Amino acid sequence: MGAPARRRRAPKGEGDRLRDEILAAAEHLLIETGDEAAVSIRAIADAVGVTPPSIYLHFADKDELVFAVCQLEFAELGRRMEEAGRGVEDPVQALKNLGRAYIAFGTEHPAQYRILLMGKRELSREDFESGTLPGMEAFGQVVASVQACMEAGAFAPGDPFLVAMGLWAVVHGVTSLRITVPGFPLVDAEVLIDHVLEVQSRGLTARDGQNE
Amino acid sequence: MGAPARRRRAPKGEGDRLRDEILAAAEHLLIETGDEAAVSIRAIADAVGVTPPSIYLHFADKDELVFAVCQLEFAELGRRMEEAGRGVEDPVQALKNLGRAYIAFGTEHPAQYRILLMGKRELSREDFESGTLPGMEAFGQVVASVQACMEAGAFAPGDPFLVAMGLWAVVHGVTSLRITVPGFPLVDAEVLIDHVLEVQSRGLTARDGQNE
DNA sequence: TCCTTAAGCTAACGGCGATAGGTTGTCGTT
DNA sequence: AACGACAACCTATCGCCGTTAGCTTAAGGA
Repeated sequence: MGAPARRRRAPKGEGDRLRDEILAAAEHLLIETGDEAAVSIRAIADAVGVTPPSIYLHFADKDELVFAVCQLEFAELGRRMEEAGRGVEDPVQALKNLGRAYIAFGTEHPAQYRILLMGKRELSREDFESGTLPGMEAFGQVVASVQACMEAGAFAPGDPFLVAMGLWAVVHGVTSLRITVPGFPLVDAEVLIDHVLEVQSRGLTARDGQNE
Repeated sequence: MGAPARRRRAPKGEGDRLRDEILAAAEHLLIETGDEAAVSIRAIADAVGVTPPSIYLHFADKDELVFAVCQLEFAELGRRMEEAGRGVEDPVQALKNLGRAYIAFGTEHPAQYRILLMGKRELSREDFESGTLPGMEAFGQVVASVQACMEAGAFAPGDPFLVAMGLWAVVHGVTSLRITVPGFPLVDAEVLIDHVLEVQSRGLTARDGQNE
């Protein structure tokens, strides 16, 4: 692998073509190696067949590039969750399916999950609220699903937003521990996931009090 | 700040004295800046008044150093949790207190929590089981506390280890989201924590079935 | 006094993200 | 067909990083 494989310069109006090639190369590198550290500006440039400074024609810095890559992949999270909940008539079961889909997706994309949801990138409050984070579109699904559970009388009445936030924390906890701690959990993952979701649904079930 | 402030060479038998100074300097840097990236070998060496290679007389590499720093601080987690649960006669309340203490500690030491529990450092399964991780001593407390809840009839019978694992995921989820997402949760943190712990305890309460 | 050896240093390597400023190919204009 | 402008990309370099090989110096016993 000595040949530099120089890339042909893009025609005049289509400088942005390089942008897509960069994103593709970075994504490939990230998935291949599973390590953000291996995705260096130099390695990306090399893969594309271009010199490092050219990257900066399209991205302000490395963080922006990596973030863009993860955003692209995370667009699928919303779809996966939507699919998981669609057509399930029992609202509680539908909600559980959302959680299962979330955990599965995160586990299947550990490097990206790490960068987006466990990284140093300071997620601004705006990102969080305005749905710049693709994951936050999915959060809306959870809120709606919780509300459906409450309206069906399956869950005790309460603030769906608060409940959804709690659920997010739970599935994120499972996902992120699975990513960080090898061999977590020491029991079968599916068993833990079933258990956790079951505890959540029992804890939220309409009974005596309400979910304040 | 021009003076290099050279450190005096340690007497013959006490070369390990430098080790402690390095750990102290690294800890100070980490807390001061809150950023692992700012804790460079060079910065540490500079703070101690020594040259970078001297660090390697006491630590194999940077990871080992940083890990050692975090371990030192995390030794307190066990104490804090122990203290939080001690003398509380209601076992469920005691368990909740453990969770609260965990979240509080993690939130107060974000940089360290990030490195130990959200970092790339591949926690070996041995670390996890043998309690090399100081946090795992704390995990034992949780298992015992869960068992107490079951024996008191407050929780449905089941596998305390599984239940404790689920609880860990929950408190870790809250902690790590608080660290990663600024302004999380969009509701008051205490409200969310109360909610989450309440849902857990309700979901685990002895009622019809058991916690399989 | 001298000699061993622990304790720490100097110099350097390769890799990183990023920037300043030059080159070259493409395209509309004449 | 020749030209000039500008987009697209490159060369050279800076300052940082972790890490290593090999040298120096001071401490302490003989």
